[in-house]
Amino acid sequence: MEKEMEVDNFNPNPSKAENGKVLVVIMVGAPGSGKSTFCDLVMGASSRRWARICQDNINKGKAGTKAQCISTAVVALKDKKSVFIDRCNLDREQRAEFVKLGSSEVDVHAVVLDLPAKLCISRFVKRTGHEGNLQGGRAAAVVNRMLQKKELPQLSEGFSRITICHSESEVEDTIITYRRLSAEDALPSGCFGQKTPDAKVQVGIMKFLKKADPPSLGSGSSMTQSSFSSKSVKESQICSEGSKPDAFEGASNEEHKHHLVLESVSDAAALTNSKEDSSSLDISVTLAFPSISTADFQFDHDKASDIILETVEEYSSKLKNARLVLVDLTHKSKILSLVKSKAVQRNINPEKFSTFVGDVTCLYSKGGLRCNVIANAANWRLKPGGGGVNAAIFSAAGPSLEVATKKRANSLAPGKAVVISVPADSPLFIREGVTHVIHVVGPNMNPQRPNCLKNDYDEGCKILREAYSSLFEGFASILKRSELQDHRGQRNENASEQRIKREIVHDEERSKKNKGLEHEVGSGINVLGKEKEKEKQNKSKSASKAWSSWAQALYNIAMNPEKHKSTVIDTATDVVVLNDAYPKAKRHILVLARLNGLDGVGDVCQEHLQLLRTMQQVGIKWTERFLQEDESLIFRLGFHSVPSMRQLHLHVISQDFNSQHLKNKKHWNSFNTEFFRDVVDVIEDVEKFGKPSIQDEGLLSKELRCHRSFDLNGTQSRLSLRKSQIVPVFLSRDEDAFLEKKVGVNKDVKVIMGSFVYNMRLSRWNYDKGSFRYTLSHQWNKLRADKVLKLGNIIQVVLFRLENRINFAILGPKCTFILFGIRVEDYPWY
DNA sequence: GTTCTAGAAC
DNA sequence: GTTCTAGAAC
Repeated sequence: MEKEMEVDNFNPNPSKAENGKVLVVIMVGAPGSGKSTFCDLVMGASSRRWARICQDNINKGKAGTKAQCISTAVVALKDKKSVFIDRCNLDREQRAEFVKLGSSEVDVHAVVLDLPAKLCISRFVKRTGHEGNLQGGRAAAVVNRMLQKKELPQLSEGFSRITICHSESEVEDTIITYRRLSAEDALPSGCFGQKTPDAKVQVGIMKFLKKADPPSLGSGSSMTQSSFSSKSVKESQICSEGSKPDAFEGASNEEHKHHLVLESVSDAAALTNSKEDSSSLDISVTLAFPSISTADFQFDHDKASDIILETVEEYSSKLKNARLVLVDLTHKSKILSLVKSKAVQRNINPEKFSTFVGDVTCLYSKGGLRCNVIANAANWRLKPGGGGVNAAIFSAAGPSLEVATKKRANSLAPGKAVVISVPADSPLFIREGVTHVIHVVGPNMNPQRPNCLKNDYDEGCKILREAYSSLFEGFASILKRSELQDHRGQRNENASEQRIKREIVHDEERSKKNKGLEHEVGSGINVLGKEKEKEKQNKSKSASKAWSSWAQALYNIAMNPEKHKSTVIDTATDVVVLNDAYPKAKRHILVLARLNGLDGVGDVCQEHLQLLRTMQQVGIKWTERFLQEDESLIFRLGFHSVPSMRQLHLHVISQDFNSQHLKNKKHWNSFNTEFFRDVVDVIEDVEKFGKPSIQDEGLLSKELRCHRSFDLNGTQSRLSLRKSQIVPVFLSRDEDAFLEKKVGVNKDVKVIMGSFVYNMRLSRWNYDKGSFRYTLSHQWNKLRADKVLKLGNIIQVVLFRLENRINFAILGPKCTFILFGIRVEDYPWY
């Protein structure tokens, strides 16, 4: 169907083309962004002679090389044809050789299809007959991975014109632009990429962004028409600047990503504001916030709207380069219209404050509004769920926000706010460009919810005012620290974690359960300070022997093994071995260090290296013994980051986790998150850095996650599958009901993992506190998944959610396939 | 009503 | 470390 090179000769008089310049149009976009469609649509109605050069099929219909693309392009250009370079071209290096095709007769353009990743993924997956033939999860992985490499083209690379499309309507506009380009026409040079005014962009926000000419659009239906008129094309494309500053040249991908985020805001400011802003920082930052307390907490709207405007007025003078946007979901929003009309009455500067209708979790991807910071109407526990904005934000942000939040605070009182740096892996950051979430808790007037003020509006108004003040103070603190610039260089996980720790907390409330380890309040405690404090605390803990009596049991055994002959199974000079009193798996023993004063892995340093190696060797010796009895077992050897019991002890535990003593989330997570530090890693850390890295207890309350699942990249977790391996799977009640009904227990199923199918037996063997654990015992034969899928016996595909992962169950007359392990946020249709 | 979590006691 | 319980969340 697709030819090596597609040429359309719509122009009956090709000689005309020789008068104008030919073009090399380099398409830039992820798989599924619509590059080929773009080319087809332009070529299908253009009077110019075009060639589409597509690496996917350049080699006699098969994927070819970059060199083949270039030589084909050279031939086409000699023939005075303009060419589309239809490949991803996401980074500068990929584009460089095609840019070189430019000359005095050949202009080089870039067309960037910068559409939401979700859209690309879903198109990519739905595309039939694509060479890669990728499964959903793999497609998501591929697209996401490629997008991470994205570097926006710059004029300095050698382009005479760059057009960036952020939405489908912008793509349509650009198609029209290129369609209308006859052989003798030329398009203006420059970088074009400001948001197109389409129906999704509201008039209010266009004014807010100081866009001179807000489109007079009706409801959605008129959008297509207006955006298809050539007039709107020209008007909508606003040249941002002739050339980009070179500050980002050679910068990392992360920097580029961030550059993108900032760009549109500063461009928007530059549009009409250049005089005022030229002297100040040209970074404008936007905070989007929902109305606090007026939804579920039933706070009076009239009173709330006054408070919003009062605090906005108060802070807008303090927030120099920043904008505030009140967001609500619908045009019908009472609070939004109240605030809107009162803002006009109060003559509030619309450049500083505006209202916006949209979902606060996808302001950029769906509403075209770039917001660096969003506020969350949180609950006092700072937990996901509960519905409304809170549920939406946590869900959109993915689990990492919850972890990051947990690290900062366990609870928040009404009227207070806490600033959280959005982790770099969160879709909120990647997709929406949101760098911070500020949780804020407002007063509650709803008797169905905790801390109800029972209509006490004196107190209520006070707290609501305080809540907005805390929110704006938090926002101000972000601005003050130039945090946004910080992000450019530091967007890796460690840095973001460190930043989280550095950030200001506004009267954050710490739970007391942290054993006094983390009682710092207020702001400005840096990482070092905190670590030192922690160290000190740990030391004082050991020095003052602050361990409870029950926590001393292992210490007592280590000091006097001869007194505990019934429990000790092995003794050496440096170590003692015993069965764990509450084994969490078929085999679970402890290798105890006998050295006095070495309480936990946090106390380990270089001088203990030999001891660690001894502990490891003894552990391995025991696993070998266990394996002789049961070769299906798999072991991990490691330490709990924060042990409950005194005296360094190495867990040697089989990975079946088949035990009546494994009863709760903490148990599971203590062995199946980073909280569990493998002894090999601990030794390596000590060798390299002098001490091991320790993880936070916050990991223990993370959601349950199957330790056998595959990660996004399709790579298997660290342990390989072995014969008859047991795979625990955690299911909610609904999912359990689903499996019970659709599959049944003690049934043989085929489970797809990565690209392989495993025959497994599904059996339910334990239940506790809402979690059902199934085992999938692996039967040691695997088939290529694509082959099995071609058998044609699939009659139904069911999606179900398992913890934070999306799973397929493909139900056929003779078999059931279950594919698990696609992260919710990466799954385009869920 | 059921489920989940934090906190206290041991 | 475990067990128990109250109270909040759902």
